[in-house]
Amino acid sequence: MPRRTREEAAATREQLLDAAERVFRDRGVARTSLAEVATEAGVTRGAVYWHFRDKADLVAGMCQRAVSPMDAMVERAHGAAGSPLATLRGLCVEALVHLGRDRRAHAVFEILFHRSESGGELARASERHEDDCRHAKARVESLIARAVAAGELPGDTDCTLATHAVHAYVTGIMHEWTLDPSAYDLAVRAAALVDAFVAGLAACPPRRAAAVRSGHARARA
Amino acid sequence: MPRRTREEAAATREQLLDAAERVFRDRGVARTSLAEVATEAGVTRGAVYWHFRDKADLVAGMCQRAVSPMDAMVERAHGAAGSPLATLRGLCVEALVHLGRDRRAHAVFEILFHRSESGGELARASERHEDDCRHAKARVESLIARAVAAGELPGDTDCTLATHAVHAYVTGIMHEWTLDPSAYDLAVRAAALVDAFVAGLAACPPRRAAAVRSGHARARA
DNA sequence: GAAATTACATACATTCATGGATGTTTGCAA
DNA sequence: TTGCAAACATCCATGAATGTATGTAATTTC
Repeated sequence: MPRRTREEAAATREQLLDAAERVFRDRGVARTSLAEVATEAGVTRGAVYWHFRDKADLVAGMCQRAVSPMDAMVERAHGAAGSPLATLRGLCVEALVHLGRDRRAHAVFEILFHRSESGGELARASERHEDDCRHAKARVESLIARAVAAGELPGDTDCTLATHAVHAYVTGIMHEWTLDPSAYDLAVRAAALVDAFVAGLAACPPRRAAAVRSGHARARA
Repeated sequence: MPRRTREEAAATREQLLDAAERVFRDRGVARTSLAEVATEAGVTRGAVYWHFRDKADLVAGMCQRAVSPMDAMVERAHGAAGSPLATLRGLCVEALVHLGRDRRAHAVFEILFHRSESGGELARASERHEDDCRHAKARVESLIARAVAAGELPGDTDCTLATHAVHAYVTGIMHEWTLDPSAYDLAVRAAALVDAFVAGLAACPPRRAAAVRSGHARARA
């Protein structure tokens, strides 16, 4: 079948991304050839190499299509007014609920966490993903700083480390839940999971190292 | 060089595992051939195939050598007397400190998280690893249940979900820290990170699904 | 309505990892 | 001392994946 119309070409591109999600999730990125992706999509390798430069480009396209909704969440949270801590809580819950409900997000995050390796040929895709993560973390740190300024968190909260903690927790939940989605219903339990952590943040957050003007005894042994 | 003595053979086995750690971390598991591992270790592929059945067996050996100290921590914590919650806290901190200090643990966890994909040829290794994880989670759930029994956590705490939360948090910290170890000193900050979460667990843990009719008042401890 | 280009399919050359077979010393036991 | 097997090294055949080059029909564009 040579030369379809523009819309048909866009459709085959989507089919290729859909096929990539299925095959990569089932067999892993490195272990599956582009020929398998093509046959799964009902086309030949020619179509793959027409739409994507190589496997890394295909993976990048797959990621972008799945991650963009989450990026939008982060941006909305960053622009939101009201309690920063409540906004942060809502953002975390929203992201986890989305992962628990959206089939595409589920597949792609499973691939990113468990069925692919960064570096090597996927360097471009993984670096782009890490850039997105850094951007999201900067937004989260801004939220936490605003929470400190609003008195929702202690004044000597270490905002950077708290950001790492939040990100690690949400990422860890995604990482582990995609490993066994049958363990619990993520969309239902997301709020409870996030609330436990936010309560801990508010009650006992990591503090900035007060090494400067402390007359206190050092915590060393 | 044929036929070394027993101890020399054991030494080359260790050299192979060391080389695997370096090469897999630098280039990823799937993208590196066993020939690269061999030359990195100063031997040929013959030695690799003598000591290990295939790449999956090599990875499994590498994992076992690095994970066994953490397994020992879990077992010690499981057998410990005293406050269950304090024991859990100590276990999490100890594991993170170990990751932050031990070079081998650092390399292998970086490989497991970011430089390998489960399934496929590494099915045996990854299944074994997941078995270990399940075992560790069972130990943690036992600790949390004891904390509930001791009154350190609310009576209607959902122990299973709390276990998932603890595991997700610790795993998430490992996952993210290995991505950028220069972000902070894990061994120094581990206690603060864990304390924030344990405080949240104690203050606002996930509760067992109250399975009540809607419109009813919230349950409490 | 021709020309130019798109959207693929097909064929091909090259590279490269794998695993098994085989060779070759040497440590160790009888 | 012989004999066997351990501990590798070397060689080879196979297959598979990649990227490119080319073919081709339909579709825009002018």
